[in-house]
Amino acid sequence: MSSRINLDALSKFEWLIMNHLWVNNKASAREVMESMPEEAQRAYTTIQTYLERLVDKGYLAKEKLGMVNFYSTLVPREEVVDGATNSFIERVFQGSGSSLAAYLLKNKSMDPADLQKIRDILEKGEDHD
Amino acid sequence: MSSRINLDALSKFEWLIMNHLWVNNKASAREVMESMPEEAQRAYTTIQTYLERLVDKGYLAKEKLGMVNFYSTLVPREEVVDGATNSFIERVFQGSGSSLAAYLLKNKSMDPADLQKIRDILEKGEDHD
DNA sequence: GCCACTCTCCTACGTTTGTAGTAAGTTAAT
DNA sequence: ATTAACTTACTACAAACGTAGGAGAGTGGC
Repeated sequence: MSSRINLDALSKFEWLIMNHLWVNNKASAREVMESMPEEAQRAYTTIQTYLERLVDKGYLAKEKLGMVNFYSTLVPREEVVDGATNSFIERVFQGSGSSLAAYLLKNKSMDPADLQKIRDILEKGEDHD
Repeated sequence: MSSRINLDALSKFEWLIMNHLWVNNKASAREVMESMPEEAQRAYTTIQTYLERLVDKGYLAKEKLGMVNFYSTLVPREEVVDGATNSFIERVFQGSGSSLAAYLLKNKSMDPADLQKIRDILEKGEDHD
């Protein structure tokens, strides 16, 4: 547990940005902007604003190289995913992770490979990549 | 698909309220208020505000009996859970429901009964309670 | 030297969310 | 009738979120 600032919830757009940064660590606003999918195209300064807010929230570090700011993640993705998942389970599935798991298996169709992966996890109790 | 208004996302508190209404359909503001868990105690008028907003958003119907308003759900829980889950999977697990399922099985400990239920779903492909 | 770019920093503004106060009407009890 | 308790309808206000414009500084040509 790393008791950062708050690690509350990220908004949809913030997730888009963070997801990019977790993969391509250290990116400029322009790079982030260009990585955004079609439906998420926004003004350059809008991206800047999101980035700044993520810095304020403690999710990103900002480093100026020359005249340009580069951003990189400060919080590991796993940690944020975990927090978000717990919070989601709490509100939507009354705190029962197994309900969510059951729900997914029943309602979200998965291809055989995925199903096999899941069976493996169940059998080996804990491991695989 | 019932193309209601928007069925976007509910906030944490809105979920608490809706969860109560989905179980105890038709409840007054006071009843909803009293059903809130310790940490979610709020002023009576705060509950009223949430309820009104949920009516505006199309999630609840309001019916006045005598002097008191009673609220009841307009959207089935499954539908909202589904929307919220899809949206969550989209942002956090890049659209892969199976990733989320795998994540849950690996990281959220479940008791044997839950695990068995999940195995059953996997085996029978679709059924159980 | 000046122009066109491109950045950063700062400001702004509408909407949604969280939270609640207040005025005015209803009712039960005295 | 008066009042205490409760309700609704309306208003409010701060923080967060979504979105972006403008001013001013650095730089690469020409």
